[in-house]
Amino acid sequence: MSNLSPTAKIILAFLRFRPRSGYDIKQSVEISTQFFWGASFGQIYPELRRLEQAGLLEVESEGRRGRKVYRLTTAGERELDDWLRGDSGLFQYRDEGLLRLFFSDLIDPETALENVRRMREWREQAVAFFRSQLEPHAQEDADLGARFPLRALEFGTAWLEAQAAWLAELEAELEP
Amino acid sequence: MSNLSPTAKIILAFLRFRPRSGYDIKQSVEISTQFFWGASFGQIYPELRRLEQAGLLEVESEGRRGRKVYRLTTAGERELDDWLRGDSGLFQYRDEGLLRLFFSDLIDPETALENVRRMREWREQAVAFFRSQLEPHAQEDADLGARFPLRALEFGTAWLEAQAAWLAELEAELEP
DNA sequence: GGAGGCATGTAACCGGTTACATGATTTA
DNA sequence: TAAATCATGTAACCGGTTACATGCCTCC
Repeated sequence: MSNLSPTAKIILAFLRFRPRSGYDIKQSVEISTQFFWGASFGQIYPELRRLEQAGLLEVESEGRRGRKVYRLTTAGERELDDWLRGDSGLFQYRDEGLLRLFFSDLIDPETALENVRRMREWREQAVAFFRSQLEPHAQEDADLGARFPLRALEFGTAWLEAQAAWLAELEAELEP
Repeated sequence: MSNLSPTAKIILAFLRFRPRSGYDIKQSVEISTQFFWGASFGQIYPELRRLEQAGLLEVESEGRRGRKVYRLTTAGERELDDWLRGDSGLFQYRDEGLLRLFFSDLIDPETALENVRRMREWREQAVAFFRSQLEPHAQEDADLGARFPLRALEFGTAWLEAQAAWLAELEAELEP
């Protein structure tokens, strides 16, 4: 039964929409899921070979510059479907700013405030990046009938804004 | 200059409040930072030895059952302070439910809705866990004068609640 | 005396980033 | 023709979890 690696999941899913090369997959990740599900070349290329070996992918065509375009096999589609219908829910969150906040009783109030300010600014910048860089692509998908990428993006902006708002309140509280 | 490993940061910081054994540190992590900064025995014990070797820690006492209680040295305090005043801000977020949401155009609406429902429920359970299991300890810290652990916890509950609320809205939109 | 919690520690493995290596093709 | 971009791939290393091994101490 489907025991796909994290990178395999995103590879199969992106290929389901249309055939892609490893390079294409990396780009797709970067303009969409990077924030909550990344994938580097060091993961993608070996994984593509493994998935091909396992019969879940096949090479559709080999183009110039060594470009290899992969597509799903029937077995690959089945595996993807199993995962999409599954209930595995890996959730990881690591936040160094928050760790510093947690220990801010150990430092002077000004430094603590500075940290909170940086946390808020980082979130505001992320939201701005989402809107300017990611939203156009998500909107394009939506126009083509795939609405969930835009929803996922809205989820991301909504909670980062919620974090930013909370941090702004804390700033006000901490200000001298 | 301070180039502490992720686990070193949390070890030094917890030791700053009071000396602890590796076992103690693990417990402290579990009732407080686990959600955004975990540490397993497999990380803690080797790291304690490395930090001792590097002169940032020293063994305060060896008790029964092989218990070794560590405390910070002056050098350790300095390193901790450097980190607390620094601006490094590692931020990692991985969310398999969100990935499935992103690709939900590939599945039937009922399955997609089921996934959203699970995402919301998971967050509600996490918030309930925070309130019942973590808040008492954070409140205790606050009573002893350390207010930031409670603030960090409130930050966590606030944004998980924001996510849950957003997901509830999406559920309403997706319901047939 | 047995169960359960205390306590340290190691080994195997996994997943990830980064840097490096290589070279083809396009564009200025 | 030089620079930028396309494109694949490997190696080194890091950080993390999990499972395992060991044994003491306390309490019932």
